[in-house]
Amino acid sequence: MAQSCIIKHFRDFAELTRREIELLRTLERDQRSYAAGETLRASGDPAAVFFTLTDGWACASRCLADGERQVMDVFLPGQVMGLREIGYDHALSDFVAITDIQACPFPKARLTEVFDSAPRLADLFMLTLARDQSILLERVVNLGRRSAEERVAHFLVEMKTRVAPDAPSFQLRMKQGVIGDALGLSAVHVSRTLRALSDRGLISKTGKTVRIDDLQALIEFSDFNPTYLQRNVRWARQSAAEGAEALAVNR
Amino acid sequence: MAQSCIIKHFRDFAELTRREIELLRTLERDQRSYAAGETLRASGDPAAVFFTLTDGWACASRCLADGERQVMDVFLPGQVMGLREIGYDHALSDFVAITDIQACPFPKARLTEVFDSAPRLADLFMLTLARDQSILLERVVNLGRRSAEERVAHFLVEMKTRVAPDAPSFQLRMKQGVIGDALGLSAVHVSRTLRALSDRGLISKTGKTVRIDDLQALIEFSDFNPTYLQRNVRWARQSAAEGAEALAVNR
DNA sequence: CGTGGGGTTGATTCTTATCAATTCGGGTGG
DNA sequence: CCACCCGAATTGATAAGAATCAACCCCACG
Repeated sequence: MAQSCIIKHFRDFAELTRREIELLRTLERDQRSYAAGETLRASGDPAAVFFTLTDGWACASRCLADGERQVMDVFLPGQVMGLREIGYDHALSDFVAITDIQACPFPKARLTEVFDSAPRLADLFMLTLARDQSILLERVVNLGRRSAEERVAHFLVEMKTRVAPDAPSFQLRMKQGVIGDALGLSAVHVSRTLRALSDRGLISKTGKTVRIDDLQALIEFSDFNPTYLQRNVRWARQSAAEGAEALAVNR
Repeated sequence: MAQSCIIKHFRDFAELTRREIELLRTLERDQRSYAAGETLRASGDPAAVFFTLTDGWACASRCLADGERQVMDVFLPGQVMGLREIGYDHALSDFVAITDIQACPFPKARLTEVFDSAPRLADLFMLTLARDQSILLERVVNLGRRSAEERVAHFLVEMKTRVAPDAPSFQLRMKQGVIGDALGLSAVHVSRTLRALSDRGLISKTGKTVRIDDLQALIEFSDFNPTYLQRNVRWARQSAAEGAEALAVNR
């Protein structure tokens, strides 16, 4: 099941033909384990491979000269890590395992092969790139113009939506220091802010599981716009392919 | 000359064949003028078109409930605005003219046609998307983990690199309020910070033209990594096309 | 039982926002 | 050519928000 991760993720964008599924599978052949905290690839390293994340949480981050760290992305299973470096020879960010993870490195060249055999998959990768960018965009707004409390609230709603869209609570599998690095806050202040949110009755927290007590209020408070995470994002060009390759597979 | 804008931009990524150039030209047919401050398209509007910017500066921004504004991108001539919304029906951000501009709206469908007639252009668009994402990434680091002075310094180096890579000074064609909105600072503090930088002897400023007095120091101070803006970013797949379509055009 | 890492809490400091007043500069009309 | 006007930039004073420093708690683990 871990093997089908990326496929499940891509189905958010379009139905896949049997052939496309086969091709995507080839990206997940070489599965490896990394321990929490381990760096898969550091910024500046040759960027010759991408990674498919099949289990656990990871992130993209950058360390600054003064030792500060900024987390740019939190990756969940099914996401491809490194796509944005497709045009660069060297990595622009570190990839670090947040929890223990399983990830599958695959060479850039393999992606090229895949694109050549199934051009529509190139479109789908483009869509994921666009979606990742939209998430990043939201992060920019978050960092630039929201208070600590709004930031944390927004982050919680985003994570809840991505991890457990239909459940009232979810596991936030990361240390508060990492949350701080993602939100541009100190670990201490993240702690305070979480408490403030729970004092307001918006969330409650036991260990790593966070319960959203009042989702609507949290959404309004953090000015969260659900659009940018919407699933089944689509694009005209898929229709062309749908006609041709008969074998559309349903979920 | 304004007509060749997007083409000049794409040549950063690869040589173009005559046919590809023709196709790109079709994206710049419908040129229009917008006055400084005008909104080309507001967030939430149907995202049925992209825009090619042929003259002047524009930006992507979002207004928050409390009236604050965050600028996510500054667009220069040659850039395509809206690519990241390719998978969405509605715009995620406002497009606003910073100066008086010339821009060419073109329907999403046209892009699809272009991709169908010249698949390699799809790859190039993917590359620009990846590059835009890298710029955005840098913005995240900027907002999350740098002081006001570092942010402004970083912004100045980025703009100088994009606008006038080889000259010592350049025109910063935007109000300080807009700079603040891009950097998550108040307009007042931008003013103070610019003064601080010039007190340090790193820059000097007369009207809208900024002179970088000590580029190296500014780069170090702001922890600027030139890689992410590198030109001639390339990707394996272009080589395939180079062989086939004989007519590569040189600059 | 100790040990150590993460989380919490309090006190203080620093950075940046906000508010308010003043200056600057470019464009307009007399 | 000058007086005026307006928006933008600057400067100062004050306040709010978050970082930092330091102590302590909690709990999982040996």
